[in-house]
Parts: sequence; C-alpha cells; structure tokens
Amino acid sequence: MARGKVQMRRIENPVHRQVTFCKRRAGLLKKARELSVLCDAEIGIIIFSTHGKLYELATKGNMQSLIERYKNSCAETQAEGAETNQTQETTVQEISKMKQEIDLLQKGLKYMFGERTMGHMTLDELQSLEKYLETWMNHTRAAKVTNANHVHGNSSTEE
Amino acid sequence: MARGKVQMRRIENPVHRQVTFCKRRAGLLKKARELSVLCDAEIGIIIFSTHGKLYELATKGNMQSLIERYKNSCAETQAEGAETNQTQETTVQEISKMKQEIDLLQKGLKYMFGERTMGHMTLDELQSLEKYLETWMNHTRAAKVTNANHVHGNSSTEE
DNA sequence: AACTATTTATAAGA
DNA sequence: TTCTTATAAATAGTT
Repeated sequence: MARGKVQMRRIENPVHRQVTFCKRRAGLLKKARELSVLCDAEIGIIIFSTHGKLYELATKGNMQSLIERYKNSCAETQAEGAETNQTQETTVQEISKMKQEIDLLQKGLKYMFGERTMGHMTLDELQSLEKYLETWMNHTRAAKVTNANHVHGNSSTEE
Repeated sequence: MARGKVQMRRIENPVHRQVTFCKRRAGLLKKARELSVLCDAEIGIIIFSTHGKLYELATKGNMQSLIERYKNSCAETQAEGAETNQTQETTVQEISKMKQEIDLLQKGLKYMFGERTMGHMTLDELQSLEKYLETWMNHTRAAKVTNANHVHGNSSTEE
C-alpha cells in the first residue's frame, strides 16, 4: 500500500511474506479493536499462519464464549427460516439478557471447578447468581415433570 | 481517520455509529481477505453488532471447520503447557467438562427465558442440570460468605 | 450512496 | 529486526 501497489496474490518470497504477515496481522487486530470500541460490537478473530501458528482476538469475554454465541446465532437463523412467524420480536433483547446470564454462569462455573477466579466475582454478582440459580432450579423441576409427561404419553404439541 | 481524528470510545450518536459500523466492518473484512491471500493464512472473523446481528468471514472452508481447527490448536497448546508443569495435567479435561456444563446451562437458560427449546432437553439433561444447580448454589453461598469477609477485613491473601 | 480532506496503514528502503 | 518515509488505502464528515 505504500511505495508501490501490491498485487493481490500470495507473496512468494518467504521473508517478504513473513514481514507482511506480521505488519498486516497487527493492523487487522487493531482495526478490529477499534471497530469493537467505536461501534460496541463483539468481535472474534482467528488467524492461522501458513505454518499453522494460531493468533486470536476476542474483544469481549473469551473466544470460547464467542464461539458459543456464534453457534446459538446460527441455530436461531435456521430456526427463523423455518418459522418466519411473530415470536421473534423480542429475541434481540432476550438474547442480550441471556448473554449476560451466560457470562455470570460461566464465571460461576469457573469458580465451581476450582479456578481462582472467585476474586473476580463481586458480592453483587454472587448474589445475582444465587438468585438465578434458585429461580432456575424451580423452573427445572417444573420442566422435568412436564418433560416426563411427554415421554410417557401425550406428545401431541411437540415439534 | 479523515476530516478529523476520532476518539477511541463508543460513538454515542446511533446514526453515526451505524454508518461507521458498516464502513469499518467492510474495511476489516477486506483487510482480512487481503491478509489471507497475500500471506496464505486461514482467517475467521465473527462480528456481532450492538443489536446482536451476526456477520462472519471464513477465508478457507467454512466457519465450522475453522472453529474445529481452533479448538484442536488450543487443546495442543494446553497439552504442551501440561508437559512443562504438572498441575495442568487435567486442565484439558476440565475445560472439556466445563464446556459441556456451559452447553447444558445455556440450554437451561433458553428454557428459562421462554424459548421453545425445552423439547431439546432430555430428562437426563434436566436431572443433571438440577444436580449442578444444587451443588452450585451451595458453592455460591459459601463464596458469598468468604467474599464478604474479604470486603470487611482480612484481605491478606488476596492478589 | 458518493465525494474529498485527512488520517492511517504499510511496502520498500535504511 | 526496528525505524523511516513515500505512497496507497481507509474513512469522518459532508453533500
């Protein structure tokens, strides 16, 4: 991009290619961070060099949680295509809320499995977490009953 | 970057933010494609807008295969770390287990927030979920006490 | 969506 | 490899 245009094809000289890779990789990640901050977007980037070395960026949380969100989003898109009906109106907000919950739950999980991240959970977070767990457990128990009913007999309304 | 520098913070004006998001997103994806071609790298980008809309790029194959490669690469890196010191031995397994838990918890969350995915949870999954919630709630309560203690006084062992 | 004045990224050279 | 610099590219504000 400077001192001469660059042809858009693989750089054959390995030294040039390596140098360009370093520079442009840095540029790409910088641009991604800027986009994330300026526009409040969540961005993940995975780069494998020619030789298989991994470089990554996740602007919120970690790559794992981003991948989970990605998978969910894909699943939803497919579901929308199948449905095309009204129940999607509130989905954006619900998803946003879900994301927060998942973050909270992931923190909790880490703690539960013995990592020393408890220090990163505030008292407020812990209290929220406990509240969710309680509510949730009730839901789960109710679901278990319903689900058991379905298994044992009337499944007329299932998908 | 043109006609005036831009402050590196969230653009508050929603119209400006949206326009910038479009422009910079296009720029970022272009840069990624160029890097991939010039340097023969495999690149994946996942972008969630403020409103949760997904944009993605995978320069070789599809995102799914890239994610698989990413997970393998991470697992290898962790395994290497494990060889160096002993306390990492079980980390890969723990992470794998955690991932399963998160999947379970996400399913549960979806149900809790009223999506119709309950049909996708088996009775077994619901029972596991309930068990985890119970165990977890106990942990959380214990943590709350510990955390409160730290807040109120002895913080001698904190980082 | 198209236009430019500027800023930013970067290819080549030191 | 890191720094410099001429130039290409990206883009913020405008129309």
